Amino acid sequence: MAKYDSHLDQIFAALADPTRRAIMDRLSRGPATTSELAAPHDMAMPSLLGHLAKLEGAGLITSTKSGRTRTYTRTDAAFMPVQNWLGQQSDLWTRRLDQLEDYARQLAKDRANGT
Amino acid sequence: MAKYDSHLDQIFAALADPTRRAIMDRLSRGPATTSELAAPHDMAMPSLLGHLAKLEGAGLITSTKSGRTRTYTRTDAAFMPVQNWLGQQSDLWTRRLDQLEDYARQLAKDRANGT
DNA sequence: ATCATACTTAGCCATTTTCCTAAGTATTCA
DNA sequence: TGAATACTTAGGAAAATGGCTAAGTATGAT
Repeated sequence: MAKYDSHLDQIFAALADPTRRAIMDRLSRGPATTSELAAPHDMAMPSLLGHLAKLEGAGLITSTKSGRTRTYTRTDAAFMPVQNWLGQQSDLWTRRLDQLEDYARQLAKDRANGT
Repeated sequence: MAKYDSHLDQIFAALADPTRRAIMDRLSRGPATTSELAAPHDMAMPSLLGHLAKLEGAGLITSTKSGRTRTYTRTDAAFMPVQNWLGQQSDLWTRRLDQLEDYARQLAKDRANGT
């Protein structure tokens, strides 16, 4: 039933799990091996491997094997499809910029008032 | 086995389905009744209702019933949790601004060189 | 050559998801 | 009142998901 944007399906599904978000979290601070990624999670290796496979399938991470260890890296611009969808949805970028602008304006006003 | 059901889990899971994203799409252009939302989808009513329930459960939409029709509306700032998570993940905003800056710098350089 | 390490593969099981049909409730219309 | 409309509820089948154990493969260390 994946009508046409199955890539978005995969990305959102991949991110819908706390273990997998924790892995993305870890990888956003640099590459790591399978064991390093597994360590914080009280989970059998094959289970964790399944999560890694899902993230890789969604294009959020990539891996290369060197010797007997496999190293995972966050894909560049991994979340762009999500950002784009969110942008189309609600013009969130604009909205957020507007909010920043409002906030800056308020700060300026406060400073002028010496508050 | 959802360890602890976070709001983000629900939101991402809700968005991992094309039918539900299409519904969000429709609602981003204004409120609609159950039937109006169902119309474009070749799907039995109970199935579509399930999707709506999931979106509502994730806090992305709300509904009110008047007479025998129920009207759905997009929640304000529905995607903020997602946007926040993405921001923490990779400082995407910063990164995107940096890219823009790099691009602008390159343009300026090219212009200086008359290329 | 042997053994430990670091994954991998295979297969099973419980739960959740996503769809369905059939039947029920509440409003509105004639 | 009776019929049509607009959901709702109940329940069930097929497939996907997320976990496990057990056993296998490739590489590095001794």
